[in-house]
Amino acid sequence: MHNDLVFKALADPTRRLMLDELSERKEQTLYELTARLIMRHEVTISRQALAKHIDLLEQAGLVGSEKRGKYRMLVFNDAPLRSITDRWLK
Amino acid sequence: MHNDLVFKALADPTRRLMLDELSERKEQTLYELTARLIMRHEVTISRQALAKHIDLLEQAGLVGSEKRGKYRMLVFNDAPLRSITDRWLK
DNA sequence: ACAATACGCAACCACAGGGTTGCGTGTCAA
DNA sequence: TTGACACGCAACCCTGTGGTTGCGTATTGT
Repeated sequence: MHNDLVFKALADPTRRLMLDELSERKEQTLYELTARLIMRHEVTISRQALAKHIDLLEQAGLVGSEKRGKYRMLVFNDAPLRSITDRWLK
Repeated sequence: MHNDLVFKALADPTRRLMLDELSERKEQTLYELTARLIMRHEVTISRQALAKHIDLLEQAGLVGSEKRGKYRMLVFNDAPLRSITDRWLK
């Protein structure tokens, strides 16, 4: 099942918070995201930990990332989310 | 976040299979479900393991259970699933 | 040129979680 | 009444994973 990664990605509360932030802004650097999470959501975790979460979100197809100079640009993608629960709803 | 349990419940492929089976039949005993999973999906895991999964699904509100004599009746509930991804889709 | 910045990578740690085995118990049919 | 049956409970094991620290590196402004 290829959306196994999506369900796994959604299982962690920190990653869901990250998606909240990412879905509100079309484009954002990892640095910005990290700052916002700490400021607005009192997330007290290291940058490296957040980077790992982003990797998982990217593998799940929920986030696209592109290296732009010094920064890593992040783009939210809701496609894997659409109709993911349809198999149980009729 | 109270739907944390829902996301956690959906993170495991075996539990998603169980939901597949449960959503197709309104009512079912744990025994029936176990049998079906082994027959139709080649799930080779113990009864106790499946019972643990059911407990988690129940805590998430995705399954209701009622002891009826010797059997444990299971009822699927799709309510926690509805619009669970809405926060990221607009 | 140089130092601060934004990030990648790797090793390590603690614990949650999926699985098992073993045993006990209430229920029901013969 | 007795034995098979459907299930609950608990201890245990091993792996996955979320977190950390430490270090290296390309990029950038001054």
